[in-house]
Amino acid sequence: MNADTVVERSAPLTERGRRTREKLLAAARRLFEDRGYAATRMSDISIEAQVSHGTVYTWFTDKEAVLRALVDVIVSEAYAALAVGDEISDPLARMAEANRRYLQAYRRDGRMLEVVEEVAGTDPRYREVLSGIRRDHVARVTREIERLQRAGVAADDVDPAIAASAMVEGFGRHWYGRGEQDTSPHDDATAVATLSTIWARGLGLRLPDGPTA
Amino acid sequence: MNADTVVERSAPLTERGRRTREKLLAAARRLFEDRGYAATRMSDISIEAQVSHGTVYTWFTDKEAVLRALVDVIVSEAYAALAVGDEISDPLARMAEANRRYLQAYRRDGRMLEVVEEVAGTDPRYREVLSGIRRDHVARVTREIERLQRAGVAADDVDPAIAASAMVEGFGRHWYGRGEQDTSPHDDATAVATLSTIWARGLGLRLPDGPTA
Amino acid sequence: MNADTVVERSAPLTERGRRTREKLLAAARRLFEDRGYAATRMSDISIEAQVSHGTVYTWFTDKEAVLRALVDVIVSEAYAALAVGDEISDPLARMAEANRRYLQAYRRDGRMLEVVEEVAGTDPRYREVLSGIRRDHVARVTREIERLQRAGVAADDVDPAIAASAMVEGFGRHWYGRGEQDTSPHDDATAVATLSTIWARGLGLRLPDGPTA
Amino acid sequence: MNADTVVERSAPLTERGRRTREKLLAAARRLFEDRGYAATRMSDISIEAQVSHGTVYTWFTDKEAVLRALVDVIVSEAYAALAVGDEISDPLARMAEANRRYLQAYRRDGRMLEVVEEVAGTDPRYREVLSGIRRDHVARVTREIERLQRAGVAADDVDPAIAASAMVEGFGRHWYGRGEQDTSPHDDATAVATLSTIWARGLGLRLPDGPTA
DNA sequence: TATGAATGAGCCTTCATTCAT
DNA sequence: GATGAATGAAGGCTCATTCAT
Repeated sequence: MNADTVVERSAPLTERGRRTREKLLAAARRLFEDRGYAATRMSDISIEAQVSHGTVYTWFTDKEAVLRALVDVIVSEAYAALAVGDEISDPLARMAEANRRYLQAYRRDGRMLEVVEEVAGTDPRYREVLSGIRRDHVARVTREIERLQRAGVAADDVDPAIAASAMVEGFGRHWYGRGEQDTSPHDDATAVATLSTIWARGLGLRLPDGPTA
Repeated sequence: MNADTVVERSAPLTERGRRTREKLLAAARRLFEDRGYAATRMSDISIEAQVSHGTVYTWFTDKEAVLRALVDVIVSEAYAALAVGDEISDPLARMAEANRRYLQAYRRDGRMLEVVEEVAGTDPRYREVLSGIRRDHVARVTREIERLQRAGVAADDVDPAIAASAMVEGFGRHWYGRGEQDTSPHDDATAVATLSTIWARGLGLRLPDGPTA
Repeated sequence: MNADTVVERSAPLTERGRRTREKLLAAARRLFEDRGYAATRMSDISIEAQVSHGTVYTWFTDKEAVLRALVDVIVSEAYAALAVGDEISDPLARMAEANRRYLQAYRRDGRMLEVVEEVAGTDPRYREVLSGIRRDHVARVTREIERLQRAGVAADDVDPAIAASAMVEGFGRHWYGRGEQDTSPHDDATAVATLSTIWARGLGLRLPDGPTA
Repeated sequence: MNADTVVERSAPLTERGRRTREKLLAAARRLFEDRGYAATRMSDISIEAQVSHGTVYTWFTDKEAVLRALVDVIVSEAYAALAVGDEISDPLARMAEANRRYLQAYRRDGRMLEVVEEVAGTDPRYREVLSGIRRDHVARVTREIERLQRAGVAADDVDPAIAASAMVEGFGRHWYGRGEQDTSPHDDATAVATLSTIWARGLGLRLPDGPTA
């Protein structure tokens, strides 16, 4: 979200300015989360932050710049939060930790991500933000699965990328989401088979020739 | 989406009227899917349908009525499509069939569901539409899992509701989505544990003392 | 002023629409001439034309489009009006005719040209409009002078381009400019006669019974 | 421009204050000339002068006061510069000198005069400023012509006022107007000579070796 | 004096909806 | 039924001016 062409207002030079900017961001986030982006008026933000109408424009060039500032924070938080370090080595523990963080991130930023999705419907730049987060996370999980397979711990009849995709966010959503279609490397049949296997196993089904038999 | 208080325009009386209404719906769906709800103007719809601006209002009371008509179709389709009949008895086959239908439904209506989500950001009625679809589907999957457990086919250390939730749509998304929080019947720790178990098994991890050993 | 990139509203399809558009243009011209471009609000135009606020935007994309439409008319009128045909052959008569037309054009469009100049201060496209008109007219006068010189009628120690430049402007501008009219002590005929005499002599025309004979 | 009712900020009391005020005036002139009055923001002026936004108001009550200060300088300069003293007695030489000064004044202040014209479109007080300069200059030229006629040097069938009017404007305006400079194919001396010749002849001066001799 | 921030009136523009034909 | 035009509430943004430090 830091296109070079975007001109931002300069940063506050005084403590008072910094506080006002923060108040505005907090107010905007509250309102965006509550009513969504489009339904939030600039004047709502100024009222919620208890400043005058024009003051919003002292710190942000336009409405979108407010969102951009919020998204920048969320994105960098997300990237930081989702990386599981090497201090945990046990595979199951790593997975548990990843799950824990994922839920945590969702609790904190889930609503804002929905807001981003709202805007992404119109603005491809935000589509890219979401794709980026997801792509990054899927790649991370994919690598993790591959590692497990190489170590002989995980069954190797599972496609790492599909499994990762399914785990990250329900698969279907992005598999057929706008703009992802073309880059999806797998056909439906493979997807269905892979998902079915994962879920069957996940439920601990005692299948005749399953790897857990 | 059929609140009794909503007054709809009368159904088309002539063949010509029916065709116009269909053209408008098709045009609206195309545009909603392409640009989202808010970004689609009533005049865009009329242009896309090659009728005059005023004609949209001959068939729909307002913009939301256009969406409502589209959503009604999608919802009933979804409910119909996702119910797996009794003709398939093998558990794995049933699951594969359910997955197949789920992906199929997403392919057909995924973009429109995103549009509904966009509107749901402002209008609780559409929030309810989405919750309804999801709730219905999760309930179905939950019942299925419970049945497997009762039959001794599925491991019974898995919470059917959480598992179903995880399977339906990536879990995190709706677990912490707006308005769902209060009704979530489980705490985080349980959720993390359940998900971790499912996924570990799903990948076929050979755990020393796992429940499938 | 017809940059290809500029998207105009489509032309009115009904008589009523045509009339409204005309009313708006007339109202806008009156106001622009009276208060200038910047000082005229879009709402002023709608009020002056006795239509609602939004109706201005039914016929013009934005405020500048209103000006553009007016300027287009003026420019084409100017180009048409200033060309003296071949039906007049006597040099002095031609010059008198050119002066007459020039003054006439100024009386009709002088105030609007000042408005264009106001906008030209900010927008180079209008700078170009003015330069274009002037350049065209100077070129025409220059050619006329050169013809006279070649015919041995005009003194050839006069630079045709400079002379033309000096002759084109001057006079008309303030003669019919805003607020000067009332204090102008002379009628048109006198003005034309005087200018013609001055310029004829300035070019060194050897007139049969001129005061210098 | 020195209406007694206008309350101006007090004159700078310190050397530092004087310098700030000068910097602001210089900056304002640069910007006005470059973009015009309306398009120049008070904040632009402060930035160009490298002071804080509020400082402009330390020295000028409002935006118009900045323009007024600049105009006052230009006007007094103009009145001073255009008066040809008695030290030149030869008619042609006087006229050449007047032309020279006129062009010179235009080179220095032409752009600012255009800016004044921009404002004059809205504010009659500036209309009066321009009229004043012009009226004064025309009166001067008129007197000069009348003197020549009384002396029997100039033809007396020329209306002095009209002739003066025609002579004052014209040329200079575009010769040194924005953006024309580079394309002007002639140097000042040639321009002056040509104009002088034209006008001398136009007045019917009986020059020793003129074409009318 | 100078500074950086805050203020708010004012204006342009959009677009769902209504209307006359 | 369909059409093209008219309506007007609503909201984003600008910028001259004021204020507290």
